[in-house]
Amino acid sequence: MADIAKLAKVSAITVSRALSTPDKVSEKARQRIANAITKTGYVPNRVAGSLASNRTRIIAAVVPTIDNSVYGSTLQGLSDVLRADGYHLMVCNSGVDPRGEETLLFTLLSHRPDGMFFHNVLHTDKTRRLLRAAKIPIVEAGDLPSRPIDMVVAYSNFDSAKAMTLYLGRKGYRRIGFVCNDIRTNPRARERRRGYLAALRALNLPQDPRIIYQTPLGFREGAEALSILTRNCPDIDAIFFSAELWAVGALLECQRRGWAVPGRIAIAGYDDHRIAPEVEPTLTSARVQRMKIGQLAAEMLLQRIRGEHVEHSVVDVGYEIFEGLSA
Amino acid sequence: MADIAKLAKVSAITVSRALSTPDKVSEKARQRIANAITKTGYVPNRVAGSLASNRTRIIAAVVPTIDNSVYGSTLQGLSDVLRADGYHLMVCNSGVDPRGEETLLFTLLSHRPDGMFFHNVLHTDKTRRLLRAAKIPIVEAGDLPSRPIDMVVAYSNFDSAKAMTLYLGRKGYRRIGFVCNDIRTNPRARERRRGYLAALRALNLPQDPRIIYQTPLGFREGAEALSILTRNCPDIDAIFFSAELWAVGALLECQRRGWAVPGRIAIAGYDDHRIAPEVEPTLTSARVQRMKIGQLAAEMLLQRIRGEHVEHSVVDVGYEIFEGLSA
DNA sequence: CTGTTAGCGCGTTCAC
DNA sequence: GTGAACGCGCTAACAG
Repeated sequence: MADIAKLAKVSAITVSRALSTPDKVSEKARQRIANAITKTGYVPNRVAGSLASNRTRIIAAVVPTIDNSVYGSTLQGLSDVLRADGYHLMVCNSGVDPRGEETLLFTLLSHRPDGMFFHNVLHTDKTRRLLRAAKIPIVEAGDLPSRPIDMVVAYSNFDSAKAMTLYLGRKGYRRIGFVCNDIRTNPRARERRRGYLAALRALNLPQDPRIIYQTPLGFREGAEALSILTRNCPDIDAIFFSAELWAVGALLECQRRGWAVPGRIAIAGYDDHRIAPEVEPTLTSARVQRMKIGQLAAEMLLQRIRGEHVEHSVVDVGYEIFEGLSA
Repeated sequence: MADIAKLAKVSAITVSRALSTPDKVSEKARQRIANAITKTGYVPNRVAGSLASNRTRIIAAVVPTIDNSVYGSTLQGLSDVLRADGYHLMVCNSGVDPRGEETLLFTLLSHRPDGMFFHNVLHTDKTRRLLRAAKIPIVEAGDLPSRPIDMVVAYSNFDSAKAMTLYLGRKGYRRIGFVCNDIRTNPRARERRRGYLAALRALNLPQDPRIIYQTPLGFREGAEALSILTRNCPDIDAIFFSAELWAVGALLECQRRGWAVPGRIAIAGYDDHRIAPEVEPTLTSARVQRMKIGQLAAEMLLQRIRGEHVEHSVVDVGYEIFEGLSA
């Protein structure tokens, strides 16, 4: 930078200003500086800048896995909005080990991000303490946490699952099955199951363990769940699959069996990002706008970084019950 | 850090060593330092460390889009290997605008990453100059570039597409259609199309523009392509979709129509990450190990950062023709 | 609009 | 095994 300053016959600070706040530098100086920069191929050193200004222009994001289009959409939303403001995304997956999360967070914070995003309802107490001490804006997503650390952009897994189940009840289905992830390890599955059960109570329907099923994510698993639930309880008339893949897998299985959907059995899903819109019949499902979660989170982080007041620090992006033809 | 030093009754430099090279510090000092750190909740400042040591422990990765499970897998592979060595990933999508890439690169380099990964065959001359001047290890992926900047971990889009087409020819198909991305903006699509055409020549089959089709990625687009190609040329007996989504979309469309696959028409794909394994019939496709690309790239970057010699700086991870039941 | 001064919090280098 | 001095490249704060 000293070189640039010398070449442009100004001081270092003027070069600095020309780069970050160009309108505070005279036209001519800016011109000479720009020339010097292109001539020398100078690339500013943001590490030094960050140390001096105490701002890195980095946002750290922690998602369960990077390799999953649901989180991919959210990351894309984050990245798009952040980049427009000159911020970049440092991405990590949390994995399953909760001890790992603390070490991870420690090294992440050592990079002094200006803000953080978590697609997790966290967190050990130590994690919470670290985050509080960091004094940076934080957005949690994934569910509406009971005890938010800071800001939240989420949707209610409970409400959406309850609404989907109520919808099935209103449509006249009386034996409604439910499929979700392992509730011991997946808090979102837990919430969706709670929503399902609450709806059953509201509908005055009995809760039947033979048609409540936990299984890993996958098409095949959806087809299997369909087999098992219909065998366990032959008069089952609807199944709410709390993820897109299962629902589509089950639909395909129905096609193979020649079962009419919803004639023989009604099928409802959760999320319909990529595959659901393409199947026949169109999937009735609880939709969540994943990319919007990322965009909103980024906007809120940027507002807080700029020192602006954030009107609503807990945002519910909600859900939509898409009324397809499958239920 | 000064606080820690005072608390542990050592100098700052000893604290620094205890953190980065613990074996160069006496057991007792290390113990006192560790205590002081947990007591105060100190988190080291890697920004300052980076400025002093000229190493950030950041790797920057540029992929076409984050929101795509294919690149997601590669990013996951990168992230996994890097994190084991204390490195983190800064992720960007390049978008379509080539001018945008230069600005992006400029700001990325200003963060002084210790290495870079591109899932692109790049690059304007200015881009190449910037990268060369940065003097950091670089891995390109996505295709085997004719003029590598530095290291490469890739697969040949040409070879794999040619092999897939030849496989279809060997299976007896004679009117083989082809679907790819816009060849003006997507170099990988260009290469795959070249491979397809080369195979047709080798098979002595005519090249028929009515059954070569470009379309954006998506299930629906795959179904549409199936409609269009079969309408354009009713005796078409196979289609090679050069991406998973199209192939699966077309399979689903065949199911809707009650067409036997491969009885009425054979279908082949490219990649089969998430969806293809679940469809019926199993998808014949050209498989590329996306996660491995990320892992290898990370290992090569780390080796070079450590100053080690990298045996093979251009690695071809190859492809596999998976012989499913759809063709 | 521009410049001067004084750090930011570490790691390198060299000495002990 | 430990420490002192110095500087990494930039920007905040203040002055002009």
